[in-house]
Amino acid sequence: MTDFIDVILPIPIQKTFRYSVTKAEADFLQAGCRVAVPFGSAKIYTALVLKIHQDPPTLYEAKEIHQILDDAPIVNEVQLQHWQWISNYYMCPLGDVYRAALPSAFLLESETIIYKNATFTEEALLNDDEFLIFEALQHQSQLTIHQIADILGKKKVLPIINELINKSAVYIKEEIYEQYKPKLVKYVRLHPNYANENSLEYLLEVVSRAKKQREVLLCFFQMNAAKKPIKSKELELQSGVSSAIIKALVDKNILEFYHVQTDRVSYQGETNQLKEPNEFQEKALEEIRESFEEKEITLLHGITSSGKTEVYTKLIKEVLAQGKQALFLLPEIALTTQIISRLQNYFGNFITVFHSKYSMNERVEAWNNVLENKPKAQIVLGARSSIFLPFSNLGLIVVDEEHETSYKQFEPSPRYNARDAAIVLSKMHQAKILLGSATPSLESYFNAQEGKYGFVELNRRYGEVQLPKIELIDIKEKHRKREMNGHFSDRLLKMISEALEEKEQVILFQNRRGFSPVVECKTCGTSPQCPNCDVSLTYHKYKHELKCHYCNYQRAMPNSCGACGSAALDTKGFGTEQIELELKELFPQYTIGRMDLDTTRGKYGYQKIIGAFEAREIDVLVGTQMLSKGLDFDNVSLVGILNADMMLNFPDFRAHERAFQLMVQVSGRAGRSKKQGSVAIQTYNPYHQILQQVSITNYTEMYKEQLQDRWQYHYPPYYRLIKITLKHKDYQKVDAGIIWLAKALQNVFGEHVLGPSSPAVSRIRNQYIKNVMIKIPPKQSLGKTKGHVEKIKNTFQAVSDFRPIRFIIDVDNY
DNA sequence: AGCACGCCGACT
DNA sequence: GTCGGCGTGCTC
Repeated sequence: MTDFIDVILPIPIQKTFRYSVTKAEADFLQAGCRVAVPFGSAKIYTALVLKIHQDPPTLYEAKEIHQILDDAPIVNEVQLQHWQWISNYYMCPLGDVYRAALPSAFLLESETIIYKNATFTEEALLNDDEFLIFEALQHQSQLTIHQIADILGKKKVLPIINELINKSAVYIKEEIYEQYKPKLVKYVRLHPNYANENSLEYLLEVVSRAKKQREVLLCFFQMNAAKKPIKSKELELQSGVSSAIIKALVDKNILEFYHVQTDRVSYQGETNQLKEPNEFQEKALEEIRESFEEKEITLLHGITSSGKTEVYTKLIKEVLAQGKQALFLLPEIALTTQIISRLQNYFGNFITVFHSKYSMNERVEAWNNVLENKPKAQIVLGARSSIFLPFSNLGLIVVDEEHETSYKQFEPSPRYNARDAAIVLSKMHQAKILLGSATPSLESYFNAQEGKYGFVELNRRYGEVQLPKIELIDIKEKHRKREMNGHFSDRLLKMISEALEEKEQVILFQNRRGFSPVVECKTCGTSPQCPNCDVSLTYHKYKHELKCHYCNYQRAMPNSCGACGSAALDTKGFGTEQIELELKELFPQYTIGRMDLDTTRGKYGYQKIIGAFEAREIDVLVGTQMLSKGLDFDNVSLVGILNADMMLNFPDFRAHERAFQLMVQVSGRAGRSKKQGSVAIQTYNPYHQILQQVSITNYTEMYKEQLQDRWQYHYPPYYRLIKITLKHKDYQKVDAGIIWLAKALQNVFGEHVLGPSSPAVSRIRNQYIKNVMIKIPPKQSLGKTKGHVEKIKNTFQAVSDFRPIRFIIDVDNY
């Protein structure tokens, strides 16, 4: 009698698959275990067991599984439920969630390996290509499909391999590799023969003629006195000999090696006492505790520099004391050494860090530590993907910088928002969740106002530092009066000089990288465009290159116009690079640094620049929005925003909210220690509402006004949004598709369909892009709406002309 | 998603 | 003539 299992596969198919297992396998397996299964003609995938049962499939013959990969579940029931929620809510296949959730090392895929058949001799039977492969196999015992394609310089190699198999010249095997390699540390100890302590003299006698070996032994006994395990590396260092000498002693059976599996990441530093909260933090804590009595979700609105981290740490400590786990979510860019080391300082080895710059092996270790509920996994500090870790016993989730858009994943599917998914996760664990921000998102603030979330405010800066003084500078006026020097007004320059003279540091913000976003011919007015995307190329001066910021296309800056040959090329607009250059000319005696995507490449990119700025090796730091995320510099007294208008004129219903958040966050970098800092905002339009609100950091005012707009124009938090994007390399196809789609949607949702529309950049990497948006009124059922959308999608894809169009659904696309 | 199968244009 | 392009259908 055979049993059956239903599994998820890491492929975007909205289906589970059923395989047959033996009775013994069924008894052994549990939901959440991985099994390797054959899929399609040859592939082997890593599937995840959902259910074990006795129902044979009726319409097909279930295949047998290939192999069991785990002897205990690596995914728990709560996670499976949570994945299911993500899949339903964000309208994506469960397989996508599965793929996103597990560290890639857990998702083994098979690779076809070709071997030579040793008994084959009739080489005459082979044609040229076949012989080439056979030849290659004489030198190399095995080949992959890729290698064969390389050898032959062809793309279609499978028919050739099949023919070789037919002629019994080769055979193939599907190999799966365990990708995770535990890190083993080599230790040395005395060989058991000499375990008795008095053997020192005897041993020294044995090696009396080998001077180096003697030294090593002496050193070893010295170290051994401490009764601690001795690392081979350590012994090497202490005795100052090469590893060969130690090896020699091992060969003589005097010492022996042994290995211990260790974690790649562990905290070595000291742990310190928690900073005592001040009275305001204490009060906020008390209010949060009270709020948690009746509400699972609480929003903490704490102005910049009010010491939210201390509040979080205190709460985390309490949860730990109850024997529960805590998850601390941060936006990716805020996960710098600054905050990590601060928390490690408090919690020492109770913290596991998890973010995208971690290697595959480091992630597997983090996963296993959480799965086994190890002491060091009691607190997880991580970016959005850490909501997928196998928590079994969550007591608290903290979402810091709750408003951050980087919590939303846009590409690839699942297009989830980690803040919202965390709220659902906390419910499933019956845990509490604290959302924190100095500039909460409108949705969260709204939920708090409506009483759906608890609400606590912290509006005193730590150590009574005053909020920075914010000054709006009208550059239209300054231009008229000829008081501009490049992109700097005389006022801003004066402020910079003053700060620098006081030996204070300055941050300048310009939300655009490169030198200038447009190069224009003065004669004919054309500007170089990206060949793959619908954007003009950005000029990067330091490399003398034109670059596309969407597809990374780059080419040398031409000397003359490509259209008319005129040599009069002009640059329009400006980015961080240009500001950096202008500054270097204006302030030659100071060091200018730049922080943007171009200067922070690589694993330690940020660290280097932030470190240099902290060490005050850089006087002025120019950067993009990266600067606004959770960085604390105590010597910055001035923050300058070079052009606020760009952010305000963005065509998005959240542009104003975003601009407010960004500017307030950037401003918050100023004056974090004793002295009051200042902020200068250059703009063509100083009377803009948002700028007025920023200038007095009036969140409530901004909130009220924006909420009004949202109500009037039917946007969140009142209405919900689902965005559908179509992509294809043929413009006609996308256009026809989107028109059909918009009609179909209008038939069901009427006026609540927005579009079709083209995005600001309507072609990226040679794919044309079109959008439609569905607005869901407050009382309309989300489930039913999604059902309709799903149905329309299926009908759409049944039209053969539309099938090749990529169909992307983004729920809550903001 | 990957892969086979089948149909079509364009090269040695 | 075959190679490689891509549309179609299917995967337990």
